[in-house]
Amino acid sequence: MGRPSIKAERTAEILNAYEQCVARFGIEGATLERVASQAGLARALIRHNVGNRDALFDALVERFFDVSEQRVVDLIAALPERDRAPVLIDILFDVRHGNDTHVLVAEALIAAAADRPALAKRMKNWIDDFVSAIAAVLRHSYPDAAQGRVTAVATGVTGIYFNVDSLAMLGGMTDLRRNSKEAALLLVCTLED
Amino acid sequence: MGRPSIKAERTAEILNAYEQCVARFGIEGATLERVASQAGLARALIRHNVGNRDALFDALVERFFDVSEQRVVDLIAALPERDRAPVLIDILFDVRHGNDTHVLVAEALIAAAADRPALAKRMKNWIDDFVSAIAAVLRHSYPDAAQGRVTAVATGVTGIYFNVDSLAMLGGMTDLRRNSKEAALLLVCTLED
DNA sequence: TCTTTTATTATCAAAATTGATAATTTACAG
DNA sequence: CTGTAAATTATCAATTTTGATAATAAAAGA
Repeated sequence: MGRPSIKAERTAEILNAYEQCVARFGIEGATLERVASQAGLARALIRHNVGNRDALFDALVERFFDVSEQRVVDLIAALPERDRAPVLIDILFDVRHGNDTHVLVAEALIAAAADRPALAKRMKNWIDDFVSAIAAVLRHSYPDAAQGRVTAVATGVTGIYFNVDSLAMLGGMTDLRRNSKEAALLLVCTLED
Repeated sequence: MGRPSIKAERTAEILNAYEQCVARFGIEGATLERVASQAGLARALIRHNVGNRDALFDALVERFFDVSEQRVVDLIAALPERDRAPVLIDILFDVRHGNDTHVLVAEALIAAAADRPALAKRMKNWIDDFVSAIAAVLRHSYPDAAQGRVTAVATGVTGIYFNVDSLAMLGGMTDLRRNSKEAALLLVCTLED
């Protein structure tokens, strides 16, 4: 009985708006006013649905890791049985990821980790896990390649990918994206020898 | 006559502190209070030496481009006559650049460029110029390589380098730095064919 | 010492941000 | 229609941040 709750949807909307603000203004610059404005909601609704500033931050962090884990799972699942490496690069440097704030949020969290040791450890693991996932895909395509080289290539591909997403906010970065993708492919091809 | 002015030194100190805060908190999160605290000066001295918030931002932007240009000049000047490419990678991924905030400031400026079209254009040019400088070095070492491939490799090296500096704030990223450097070298070696 | 110029400090008001609570409206069940 | 639980709105005080000006202290030269 009573009015149906929409807390789940509202929370998602608020966290989406918060992510946009974090990507644009950073953690400390993402004020509740800006988040409310971005979400098109009254500021009091942020408190009603999520809580205060710290609660909002904590919710963002938890959702970030959940979403990140799911994205990696989906990414791997989208790969074919054969020729996984080039398809991986296709997906990573697809223009559809153009407006994606995930990497920007990650960088904001890394900055905020400066005085949050526990978060710093989680972000380090997050990077390691991502590189490891890329490395696993590469190992599948190049089972004879040396481990050290696979790790290096996976790190390089990850770096190029993160960088593209970092700079994507500028807009009109099609050349950079194309050249980055070509570089990633060249790097992967060094595992063929 | 009169008390000697130290505005130049104070301005440099303030901009240094501002850069640290921008790298950690972003443009909007770098409050005058934080900058003053970081600089160990009274907030009023920021106003006295540089001006208000907008003036501080403008001063940072101008110094950023000046320093950036000089750094590229110094980087090129530090290269030997032969084997420039590997030395370039050595310098780019040297651990001494560990506490360098230059790339972090660049990313903060890119974020702030979202509602500053003129700055967005300058940042795009900044990226292009950096990639072009790397490409020029690579062309010197590999004069027979195809232009498109040189551009791609230069873009990739730049991306890997930017990424390392982005994540360096986490600390203890020696593995990432080493693997990134190895990846950059592998990528450069694809120009040998 | 006196004057001049600048650095530094001391305050103040305005604006922005946050945390919190009360009042009101809305949607559904019975 | 009525009760109820939740959404939404309306306010308020406390804190932070900013912009600005006045007052004071310090360092040089004459």
